[in-house]
Amino acid sequence: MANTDRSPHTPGRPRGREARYGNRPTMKDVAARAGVGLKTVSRVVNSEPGVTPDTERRVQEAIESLGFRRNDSARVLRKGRTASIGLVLEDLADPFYGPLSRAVEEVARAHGALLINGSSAEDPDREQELALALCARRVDGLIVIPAGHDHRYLEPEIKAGVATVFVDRPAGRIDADTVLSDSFGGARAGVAHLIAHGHRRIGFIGDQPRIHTAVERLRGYRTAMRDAGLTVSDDWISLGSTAPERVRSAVEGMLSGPEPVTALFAGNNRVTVTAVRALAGSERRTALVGFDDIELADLLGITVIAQDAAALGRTAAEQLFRRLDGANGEPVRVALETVLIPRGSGEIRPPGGRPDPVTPPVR
Amino acid sequence: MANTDRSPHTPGRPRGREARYGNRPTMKDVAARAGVGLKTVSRVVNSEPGVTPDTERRVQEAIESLGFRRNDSARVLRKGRTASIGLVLEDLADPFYGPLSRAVEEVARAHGALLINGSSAEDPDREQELALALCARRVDGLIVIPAGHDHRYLEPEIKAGVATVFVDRPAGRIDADTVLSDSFGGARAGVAHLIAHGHRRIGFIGDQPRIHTAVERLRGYRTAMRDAGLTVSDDWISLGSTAPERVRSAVEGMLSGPEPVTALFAGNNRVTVTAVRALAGSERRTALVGFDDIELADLLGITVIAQDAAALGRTAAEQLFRRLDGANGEPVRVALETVLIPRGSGEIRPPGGRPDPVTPPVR
DNA sequence: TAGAGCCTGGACAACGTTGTCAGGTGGTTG
DNA sequence: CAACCACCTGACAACGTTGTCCAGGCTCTA
Repeated sequence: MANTDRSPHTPGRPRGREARYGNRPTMKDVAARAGVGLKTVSRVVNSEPGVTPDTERRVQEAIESLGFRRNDSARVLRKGRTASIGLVLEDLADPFYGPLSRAVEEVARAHGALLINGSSAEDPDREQELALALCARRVDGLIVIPAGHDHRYLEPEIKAGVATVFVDRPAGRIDADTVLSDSFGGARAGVAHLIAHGHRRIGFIGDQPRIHTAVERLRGYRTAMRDAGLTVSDDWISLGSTAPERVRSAVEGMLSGPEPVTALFAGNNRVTVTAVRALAGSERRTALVGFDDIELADLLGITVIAQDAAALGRTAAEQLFRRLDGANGEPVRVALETVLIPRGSGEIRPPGGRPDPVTPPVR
Repeated sequence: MANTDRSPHTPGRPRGREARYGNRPTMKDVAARAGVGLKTVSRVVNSEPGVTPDTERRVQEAIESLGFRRNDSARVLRKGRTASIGLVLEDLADPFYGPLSRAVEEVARAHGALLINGSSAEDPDREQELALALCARRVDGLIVIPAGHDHRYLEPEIKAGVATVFVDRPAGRIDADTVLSDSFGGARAGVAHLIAHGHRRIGFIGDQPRIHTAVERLRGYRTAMRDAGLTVSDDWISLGSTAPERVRSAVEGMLSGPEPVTALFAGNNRVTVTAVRALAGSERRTALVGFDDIELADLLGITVIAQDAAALGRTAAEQLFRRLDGANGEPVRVALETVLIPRGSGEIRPPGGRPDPVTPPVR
């Protein structure tokens, strides 16, 4: 009868090794096999000094024959850093976010960190759920493309040391590092470009008004129109979902009616694509400038306001790691320039319009 | 003189709380604050039964006032499952992989798991480094789009219980679940389509020959040509990098020379894009069919062999979770159908070619 | 040859959580 | 009134790793 003097609260029989990680060897197993102490294995695995070449060889052999791989979960628990960062974006399938995510990944890789992405699908609840799940995993930092407008839920996390950077849209109700494109300036320049080519009735089709960039771009549109002394009709403005049906009917609405527009400004890449399709079916040649560059837009001759998605991601990630490396100061706000790329569609003149005397301003 | 009876190996003074996770409260802190035991907090956090409403309320209050969030690293260590899966792909910025990744994410989400992606940049070493890093994080499963041809390095991991599925390209030297598109069949159908429209001299421009899909598509091309009784000249085939310069010069080479091709088959989306650009500058109308659909290809009238990237990702992820749910049996191999979408560029007839008597086969 | 110093290796606790078991309380039943 | 039961709560160990400290063997010097 062994084990008479068990401690008062003996746990049940320990679960067999087979229940965990499908029976993975641990450092203890490696140590036993190599005939050394546990800590020596740890030293070898982490390339720490103080191990004789001979011992190291024995340990390496044991590692290989057992197929050991360090359990980073345990390591994280002990060290307090996970070497991973989280990225919450809208939709990884959107060609705008792919390059952004990739740029973040490259910076993370340079800092030895892995990237966990999640798509919010433009749903604030899902954004919060994702961001908090990443915090529970103890990511070292968080890059968020906001879907919602209230990020106070992140305050405890930030206070607890999770570096946080917002990209593409500003944070709501908290003060934090932010990297944006100049939506306002870009849209203003694009609309001014159309005006310079003789257009007076210009339509604006944008994303939902709860999205910051949509509002900013609309503001750019209004400013350009006002600067040119043009009055804007409500019929020329349409904000809402970027679903193809919605955009298509908006385009058709603006082109019919008593006072049809002669040019369109598309608020983002989704809108541009659908607008181009809608216009392709029309016999009238309508001018178009779109926000965001699109692949093959060069061949289709679509004039765009290009923003650099990769630069957004890279800049945000660099700021994040600056914080992780100890930079603490006031929140930083960066706005990246946009570039107008004339390719033809934005240089179409209105019906009956005469050639313009001045060269259009191209930024 | 306190602490006379310290244990023999007294560790140094414990690091202050501030050094870890930036001073985060733990369940112990919550328990102290709520005046309950540690385990009771755990029960509340995990919604386990057996807690009085009153106790639960006290604990909840303590959680909120402290801003507590469960440390999933510790949880993982204890439970042995991370509820996360890894995806190793080539380049998240490629419009083919964005939707694939997103589809995987959606399936993971439905199973309560997070997704960690990494880009291999088509480098076998980097693929291995990434995959093993993910294994060290103890992801429950791994989806790999192989860059290399030898995946024996994953054997210990798979044996240890990491469910693994290969997508888009088969695994090398190991037997594992695989989800592919029918590259061979798709390419054969595309080339047959060109032949049916009267072409006899057809060029093939593909990716590097070490990539499985590139080879399969070339095989499809050769088979279609042979089936039609056509001899293929070496000058009509070009495999290599998808860098624009390389592809452009391949196109130019095939169109000049004594025996210029009258049609091109482009081996993937990157090649198609560059080929379209190159052909746009030529006055000759050259027929083109591309593998992979591209955004706006409809407007440009590009005939393609479309594969469904999202379906690839979804199918692979579903198979992965089937394994994680206990399915064990022989490795499964799935090949997804491709679809030929005629849009004009593939229906251009060769110079001097007469209308074809038979309807072209469209799959 | 003895003493000092260096190098290597190992024992132990701790990271924050969860599974197991035992103790306590209050109510019901025989 | 005693015995029992159901329910709630908490003590403890364990998950696999790393940081700290000590022990022992070795080399080098005086």
